[in-house]
Amino acid sequence: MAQKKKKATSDRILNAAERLFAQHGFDGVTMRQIMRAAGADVALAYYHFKSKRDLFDAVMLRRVEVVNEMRLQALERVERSHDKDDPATVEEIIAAFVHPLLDQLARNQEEWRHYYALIAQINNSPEFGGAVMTKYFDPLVRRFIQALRRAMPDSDPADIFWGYQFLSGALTLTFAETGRLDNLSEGLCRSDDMDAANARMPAFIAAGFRALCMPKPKLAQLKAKPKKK
Amino acid sequence: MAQKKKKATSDRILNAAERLFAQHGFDGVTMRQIMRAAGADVALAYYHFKSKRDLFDAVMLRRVEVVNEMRLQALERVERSHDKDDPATVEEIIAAFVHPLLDQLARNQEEWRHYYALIAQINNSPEFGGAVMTKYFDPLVRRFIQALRRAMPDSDPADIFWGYQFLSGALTLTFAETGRLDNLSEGLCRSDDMDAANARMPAFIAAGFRALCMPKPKLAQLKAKPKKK
DNA sequence: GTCTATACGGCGATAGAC
DNA sequence: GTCTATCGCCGTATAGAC
Repeated sequence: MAQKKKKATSDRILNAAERLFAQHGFDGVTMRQIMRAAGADVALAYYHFKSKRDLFDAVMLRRVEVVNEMRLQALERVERSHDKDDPATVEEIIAAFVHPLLDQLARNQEEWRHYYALIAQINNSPEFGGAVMTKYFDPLVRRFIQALRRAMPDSDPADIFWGYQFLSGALTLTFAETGRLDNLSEGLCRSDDMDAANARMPAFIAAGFRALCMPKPKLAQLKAKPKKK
Repeated sequence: MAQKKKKATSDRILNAAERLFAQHGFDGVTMRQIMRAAGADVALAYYHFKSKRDLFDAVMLRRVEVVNEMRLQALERVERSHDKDDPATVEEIIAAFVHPLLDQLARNQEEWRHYYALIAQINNSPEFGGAVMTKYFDPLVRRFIQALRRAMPDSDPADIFWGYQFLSGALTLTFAETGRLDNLSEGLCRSDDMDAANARMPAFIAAGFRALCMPKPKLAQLKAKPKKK
C-alpha cells in the first residue's frame, strides 16, 4: 500500500506538471503551482524527482516510449506488406508517422492532449528544441527517413530532410491547440478536432514530399533513363 | 541629442529583449538580464516600457507592420498580374506569403532572426499563441485565404483553413532555428539556410494545398468543364 | 533620461521531525 | 512518504536624487 500510494502521488505530480508545463512553458510555472495542482506539499516533488528540471525530463519520458513504439510498429506493418519490387508509398509512410499520434489523441484526449501541446512548445523552442527532440525522437525519425528514401530512391537527401522539417512543424502546431485556427475560421474548424487533422495531414504532407523530391521534370527524366543521379 | 539618445537606448533595450525572449521565452528571462545585455539600468526599462509585458508587446509590434506590409504588397503584385479569367495560382499566392519573410531573413539575418524565432515560439504557445498571432497576423492571413479560395474555387473552406494551419506550422518551425535539422541530417542541412528553405517551401506547401483542396477526381471534373460554380 | 536604493513577495531547494 | 520550517537569492516594480 505504501508502494501503491507512492505511485499514485508521483503520477499526480507528473500529471499536474505535464498540464502546467504544456500551458505555460517550463519557466512559466513554479514548483509550488505544480504541487498545489497535484494536491501535495512542495517538498514531495523534490523527494520524488530531485529537481524541477528532472521532473520535466520525467514528464517527457513517461509517454515518449509509448508513442514511438506505436509508430515503429505502424511503420513495420507498412514495410512488411511491401518488398523491393513494390516499395511502400510516401502516403503510407507518412500515415504511419502521423496516424498513431493523432489516433491516440483523438481516443484518449483528456489524458494525452497536454503532453502533445508540450511537445509542440519544445519543438519550437531554441532552448530545448534541438537537444530534447533529437534525444527522444530522432532515432525513430531516422527510420522513417530511410523508408522515405526507399520510396523516392532518386531524391536528393537534403530535400527529404527539409520535407521532414515541414512535416514536423505542421504536425506539432496541430498539437499545440492554441485556438488560433478556431479564431481564424470563425468556428468552422476546431483546433482540437483530431479527426479533421487526421483526414487531411497525410495527403497534404505526402503531396508536398512528392513535389519536392520528385518534381515533374525530374520524374519524366527519371522514367526516360532511370538511375541517373 | 536628448531625443537621439532616447531612441538609441530604447532600441538597445528592444534588441536585447527580442534576442533573449526569442532564446528563452517570456518567462525564461528576467528584466535584470535584459537590461544587463542592453547595458543600462533596470529602472530604465520600466521608464520606457512600463512593464515586462508591455516591453514584450513593443518587441512584437516593432517589426510586425514591416513584414505584413511586404507580404501584402507581394500579394497585390500577384493579383494585379491576373484577372478573373486567369486567376493567380496557388504557388504564386504561397510564394507571396512566404518569400518576403524568408528573403528578409536571408538578407538581414543578424537583425531579424531573433524576431522570427520569437514568432515561432509564440505561434506554438497555448498561452500567447491564439491571442497574439490572431491580433497581429490574422487580418493579413484572411486576405491570403481569400486569394487561395479564388485560386481553388470549388474547395471546401475547411480544407483551406487546415492547409493554412499546416503552412503556418511548417513556416514557423523553419524560423525557430532550433538546430534539430542540423543534428538530424548530420550537417547536410543547416537550420539557418534560408535560401534552402525558400527554394523548397512554396513548392511543398502548394502541392499540399492542391492535394487537399483539389484532389484528382475533382481536378479532372474541373478541367472537363471550366468555370463551373 | 539616468541611476541608487529599496520594497515585498515568491523562487528552487534542503534539513529534519513525524 | 509526508509535512513544517527555513535558507539565500532573485523577481517585478517604484520613489526620488541627480
